[in-house]
Amino acid sequence: MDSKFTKPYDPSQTEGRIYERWEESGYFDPDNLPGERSEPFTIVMPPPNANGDLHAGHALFITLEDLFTRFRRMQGYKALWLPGADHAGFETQVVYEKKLEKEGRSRFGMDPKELYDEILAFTLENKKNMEKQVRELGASCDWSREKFTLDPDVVAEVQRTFVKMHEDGLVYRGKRTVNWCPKHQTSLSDLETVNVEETTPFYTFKYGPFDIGTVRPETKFGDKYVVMHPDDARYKDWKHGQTLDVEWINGPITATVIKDESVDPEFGTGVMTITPWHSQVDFEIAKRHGLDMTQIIDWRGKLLPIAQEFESMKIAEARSKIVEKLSVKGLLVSTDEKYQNVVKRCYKCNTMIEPQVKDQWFVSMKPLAKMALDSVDRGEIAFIPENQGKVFRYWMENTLDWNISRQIVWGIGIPAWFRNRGEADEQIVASVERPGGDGWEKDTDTFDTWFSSGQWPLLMTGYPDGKDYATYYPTDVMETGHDLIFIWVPRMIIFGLYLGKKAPFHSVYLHGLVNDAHGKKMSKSKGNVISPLDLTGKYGTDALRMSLVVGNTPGTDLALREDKVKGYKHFANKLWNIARFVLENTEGTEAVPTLVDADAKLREELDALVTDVTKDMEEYRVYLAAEKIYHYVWHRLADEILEESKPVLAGEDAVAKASRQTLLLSLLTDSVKLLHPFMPFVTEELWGSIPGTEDLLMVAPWPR
RNA sequence: GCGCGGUUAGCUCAGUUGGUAGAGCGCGUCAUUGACGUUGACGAUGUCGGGGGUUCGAAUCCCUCACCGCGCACCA
Repeated sequence: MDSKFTKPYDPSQTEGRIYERWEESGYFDPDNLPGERSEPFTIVMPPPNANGDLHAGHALFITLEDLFTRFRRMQGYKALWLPGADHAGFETQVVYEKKLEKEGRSRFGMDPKELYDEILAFTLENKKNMEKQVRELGASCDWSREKFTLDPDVVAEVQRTFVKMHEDGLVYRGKRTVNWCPKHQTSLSDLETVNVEETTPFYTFKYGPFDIGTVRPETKFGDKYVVMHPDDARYKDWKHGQTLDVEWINGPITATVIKDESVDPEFGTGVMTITPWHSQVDFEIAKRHGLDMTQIIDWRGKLLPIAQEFESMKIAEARSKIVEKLSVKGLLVSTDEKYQNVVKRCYKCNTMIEPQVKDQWFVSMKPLAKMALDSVDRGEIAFIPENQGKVFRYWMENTLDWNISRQIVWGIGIPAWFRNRGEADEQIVASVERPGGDGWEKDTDTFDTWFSSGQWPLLMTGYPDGKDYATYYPTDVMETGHDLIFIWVPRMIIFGLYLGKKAPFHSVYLHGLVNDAHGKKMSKSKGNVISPLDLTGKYGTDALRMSLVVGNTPGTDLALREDKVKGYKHFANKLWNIARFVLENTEGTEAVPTLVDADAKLREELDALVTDVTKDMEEYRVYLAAEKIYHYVWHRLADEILEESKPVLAGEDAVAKASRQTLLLSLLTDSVKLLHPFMPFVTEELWGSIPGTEDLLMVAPWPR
């Protein structure tokens, strides 16, 4: 009998040691796994951002992916879980800018190379921290195949993809409205902005014979087009293209009448003026009619010289002054103070987004989205839960072209070159190498981080000619948060189909958010953030893992309660004591070849559970599988079978006793196996004490 | 505005193809020096959000309403 059983189970004395044994065994690498294995099982880890500590959401995905992997490894697959780390472009740059701010520094004015190197050092330091924490959670991923999104081979491949897409006409340079964050000095995708409903005064001004409404008087300096619906009877006497002189903010101007169907006659007076440079809708109208576009607000959010006396003023300051001036001129008709308006803000700093027209690189999404939809229609990708497929579909059917340029240094450089930039004879070349001839200037923009992470399943498996690519691509399951269903998942599918000619995974498992004990979203400002590492320190990693899995259906948010974690710590100890009892009572005994009838029945009962649970695992109902095993072990094996075994073990009937001893040892062995994917540490520790076991539990065959 | 969820025991949630309602925690009573007090046994609490329909039978399928949550959105 092992002396370790004298104390309650102590995770802190076990986990580090066990993880080292796993790592030293080499079994995280499928090439080293024992036995004949032909069928691969592959998961690509969503690369955590290398810019801070792991949070509860990371703990959830690591638990799920680890248990999928461990299950398949025990089933005899060439199980491979590929870890990575994401430089997380804008996200990390924002984190780093905050750090600079605290030190009284700013990225503006810094040498780009110097800034890049500083962020790189910061990220690499965090990457080490992140990897350590992933290990602490028991992740059986193959560290020898780890990749970072800024590894040279990754960067090179991502850049090649851009050039290829440009050659195929799927990437274009376009002058378009972008979401500009005046604080961060970069454009953002729609997904990097938040729409906030606000109460903003709605002004109605006299514009010649018309009344026009606006919430943004500060953009109105350049408005020289007045637009109405072509069928609006009230304005039928005004002809498209007709001009008129109107008195405006800084004096008289000549306005032109434009008829456009996008104007809603029901809204306000049915007439509006447009500011194409600072509004997406207005831009579209201007483009349709070939109208002039003038920039009114600069990149810092201040008014340009066109505003005359208001030049250099910040928007917030200028707005009321402009209204005042128009009011004095008798041009203010009315003010609705209670107007509900949706305002776009930067998702990181909450600064009001200023639409600006800018030359950027765009991906043509229509043909790519169609490819993705067709693949899903052919049944090549299953969504778990199924309803997430609807969300995916909605998104793919309504996708807009994707702006992939970011004006930040922290990222993969866009391989494009300009000659005579900004001139009439501007030349642009997409190429990794500098084009021949003089005067080429490199694009200083970097890719949106999703441009590289979208290619992650390909890059991780060594696309296009790495040694693993043929074996491990396409992968089996992509497990990630349901909040990424339209941010990341579609991009991986698109790149997978476009470059790899196959959908990058067969299934998408989408977990919900991990919320606090009352189901409220965790946030630093609310102070309800639960750190997974605090919990594992207190109750053990196995306990945290169980509490994240049991009853946690995919797609549904989870309330993480400390008492639940505590409950599974008790369970780990229960298992510990079950093992202790069984091992004490079977020490030195030989297994008998046949069980007495009563024992055979108990053995069959567990066999039935194995069948049931295996099916659940294969169909990703791990939340049910975990609960069933838990129930069996505690309330059937311990409460009933062990209790009724006591008289048998103490009794005179040697045949019954030997049969029961054989039974108990086999029930324990299989219970420990079944629990291993969920509670890898305590089960591996027990495995070493069960007689007749060889090698590590992590490679023991799954019971049948 | 559009979309997606949810509504089941005091709390947090399961309930896979329709077959007499479940778990954990909490609560109550009792037991136990036991493999384990990080224990065990027993127990109480539910018109499964409202209404309608399909069915021999509905928490489960269909329709509808209400409320809560989340996401998306270029109405000036």
